[in-house]
Amino acid sequence: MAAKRPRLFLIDGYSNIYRAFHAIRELSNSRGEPTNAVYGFINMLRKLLREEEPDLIGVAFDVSSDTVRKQQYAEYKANRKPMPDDLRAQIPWVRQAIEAYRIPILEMEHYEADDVLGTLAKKATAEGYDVILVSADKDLMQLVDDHVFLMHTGRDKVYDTALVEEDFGVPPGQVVDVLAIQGDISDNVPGVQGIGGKGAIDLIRDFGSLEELLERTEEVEKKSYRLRKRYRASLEAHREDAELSKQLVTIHTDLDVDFDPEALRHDPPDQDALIELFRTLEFTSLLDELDGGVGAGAVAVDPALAIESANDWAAWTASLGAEIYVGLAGGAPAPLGLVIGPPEGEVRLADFRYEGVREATLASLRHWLAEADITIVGHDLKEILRLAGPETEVAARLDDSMLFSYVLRPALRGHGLAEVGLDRLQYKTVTAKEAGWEKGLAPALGSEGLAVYAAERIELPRRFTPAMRLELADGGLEGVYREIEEPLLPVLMRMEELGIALDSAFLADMSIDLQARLQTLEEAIYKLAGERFNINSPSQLGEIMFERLSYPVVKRTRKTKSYSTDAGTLHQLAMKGFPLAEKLLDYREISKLKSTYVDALPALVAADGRLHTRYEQAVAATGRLSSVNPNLQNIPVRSELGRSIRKAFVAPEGRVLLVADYSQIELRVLAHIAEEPALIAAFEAGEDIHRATAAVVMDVAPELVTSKQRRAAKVINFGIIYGMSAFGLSSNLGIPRADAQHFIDAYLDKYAGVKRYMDSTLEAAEREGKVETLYGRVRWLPELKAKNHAVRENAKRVAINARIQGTAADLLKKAMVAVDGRLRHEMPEVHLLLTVHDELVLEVPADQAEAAEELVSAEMEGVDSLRVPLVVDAAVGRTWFDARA
DNA sequence: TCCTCTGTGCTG
DNA sequence: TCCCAGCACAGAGGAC
Repeated sequence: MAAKRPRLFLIDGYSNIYRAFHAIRELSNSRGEPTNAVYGFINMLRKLLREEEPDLIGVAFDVSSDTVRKQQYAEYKANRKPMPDDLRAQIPWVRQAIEAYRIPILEMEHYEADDVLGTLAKKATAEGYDVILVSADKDLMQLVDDHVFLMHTGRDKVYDTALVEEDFGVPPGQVVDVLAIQGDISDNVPGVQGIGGKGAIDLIRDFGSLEELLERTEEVEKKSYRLRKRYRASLEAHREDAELSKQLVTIHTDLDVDFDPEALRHDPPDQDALIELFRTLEFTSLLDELDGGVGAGAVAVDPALAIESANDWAAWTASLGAEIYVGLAGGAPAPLGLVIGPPEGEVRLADFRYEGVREATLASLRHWLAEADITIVGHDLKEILRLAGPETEVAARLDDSMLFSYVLRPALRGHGLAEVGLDRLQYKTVTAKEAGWEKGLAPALGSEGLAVYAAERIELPRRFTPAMRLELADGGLEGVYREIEEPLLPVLMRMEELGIALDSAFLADMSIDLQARLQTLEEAIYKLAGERFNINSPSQLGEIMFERLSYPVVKRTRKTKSYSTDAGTLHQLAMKGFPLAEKLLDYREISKLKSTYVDALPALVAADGRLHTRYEQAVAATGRLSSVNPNLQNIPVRSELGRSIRKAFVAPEGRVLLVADYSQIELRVLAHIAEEPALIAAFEAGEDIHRATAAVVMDVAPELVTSKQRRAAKVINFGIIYGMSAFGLSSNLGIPRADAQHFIDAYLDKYAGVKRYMDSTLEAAEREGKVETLYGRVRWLPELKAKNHAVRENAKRVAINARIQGTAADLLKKAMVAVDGRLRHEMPEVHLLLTVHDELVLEVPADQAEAAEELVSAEMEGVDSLRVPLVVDAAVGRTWFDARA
């Protein structure tokens, strides 16, 4: 075999910058400056340096738009849209980054980067190098040969001649001929009008080259192309365009550029320059790595060892210290094993498929969890606790890197191991499929894929947990984690495991009833429409109403501008006397209830006859919990029919459900934070808060407030919490905008504390780039500095809302911990089942209902002492429907 | 057959 | 220019 040739990597600068800009949706530093393109570019560079270890490397840029091609053909690239401002602003940073990495920049007056790349590639291969072009531009495929390759950064693909032919349709030598015919709209390369990419490939495959094709156009008609007549005519009419196009798309390989290996050598990065740049850009994860500390370089994953006997297991666990990293190998329904390791060194997989390993492992796990001086570290520890079982006593410290990430950056897209690995280490985890999980089948014992998957569960938390602990301390977020999220972990696990009993027979009866009603409505709708169609399809429905029946168009949908058919629209049409709209409203309501609840819920009942939702503790950016599979936080309550679904949520024989909810928690939080005397007084007096608001704002005696006025005040009260504008208020109340503005002005005039709260919250948010809840939970808001007005205004509303909603969420979480703690000691037969943002649902032995109600109310109301009393309404019933105050 | 996007609607 | 925070459904259309 021939000696391995040294490798030169030539990076197409702008191609990669554009790709990064479009691939990464939004990213900005706290000053609101966009940083997505430079982030993507830097990661591309890092990955390349790390994985490929190039011998030589350079980045090529176009110098100016006054190129040789432009001189040849003035229209060249005349169609190009100017670079977006958000991208242009990042170019200097990209150059700084390249310089800091000490990678040479290649530029040549009047020629494009492609030509510089082409010339250097040719010269370097002649000197014995292999050349890898790094670009997302398929035009560069023409340069590929035995020693020149094209690396498509986004697709993780390296093209050789065979792959070019496979993907593009012709070998590299004929790429320019195809491009010449095809043309390029964005570069204004004319090509041959009337022939597209597919036709161009067919023609070149048959004729070999553009010249040959133009020579023998008459033969085109004899071949079996679908459009052979048109092709011949097009070719003859656009002969000159084709020839010009070929010149334009052909990359020059004969520039006066020297290939100087010395000049293309890269030195070790300039650490100081990188630190400064990353600080400016606020790439904290990259900064962490520079210290040479955690996460420096690639994440090397040691193959995990399977445990083959319980004896071996005992010896291994005995060697572990006070800090134990754990991870789950595979998830539901039955995990395949547990991965365990110390903070450094050997990681092992306890593979439950071996005899006795599961029992031995769980015994150790329960033992560790019971020890107060042990710290269990891992990602998504709720799943580890679940494995240990609902009876497990948790005394150990729980350092959950998923929750660390959530507390530090709550608005991140997701906090799973894959997302956090990518966010903090730019590490891409293996997929379950890559690890060997196929169609529910577990990977083979001791397989390589399984080893990598298992090791990642610990190796990644090992890399990012220490940095997160520091960040938590620096950011003053330890309290939120230690006092709220950590103690909540086992509480949530037990709630999920216990579930709530569902009366499936009740729902089955209801389903039959609803089905009959739907059938009747369907027939009526078809009759009114004059034809049968899919009522559930908004597009078909829109066509029927607004085209066939010519109903007036009320509004259009946001994204696709199609006819809107939502409930608001249907209501308006119904009021104007269109009978179909009325029927559709009924149909929609019943159809929604049936598909989402009545039919869906029984299918999710477990073998124990109960519904087990999962509470997501790291999803909602405000600090709230969310509920999935099924979502038990959106069970209908507002409509009569919908509310009856709650009759299916029951307590078993001899037990009852206890429902306790905070009264007006968010307005009380507002009153407290804003220190608003008028609101505080109303709450202290136990008044109806919306009525009181109406009286104050509209200047009437409380007892004279009409129901209409009260309703308006209620909308304003909620609007304040949401940071609502006069526009939103007017559309919500159906009143003119000036009147809405008048209401808001009057409100803020009478409630001056609320006005001060809004102003000071925004002022601090803009200054610090974040808002905080009463208990220190943060929400970062870089969008407050966005150039786009709508984005900025939205961020302001988020800022106002996050403090209130977030504080309310903190209160409920604290209350859950307190309630659960007391119940476990004092009333062990009473259990928390559900939580719905301001409400707790518990299951209680019937004879303990009164005592439980007292305990729960007391703990909830006493969770903190605010400037207003916290009031809890509690009630007991056999079903969730019955348990209302 | 699967996946993603869109419109819609349920909750606090 | 339609107000905060979520989740899930059905349809539609494209990728495989």
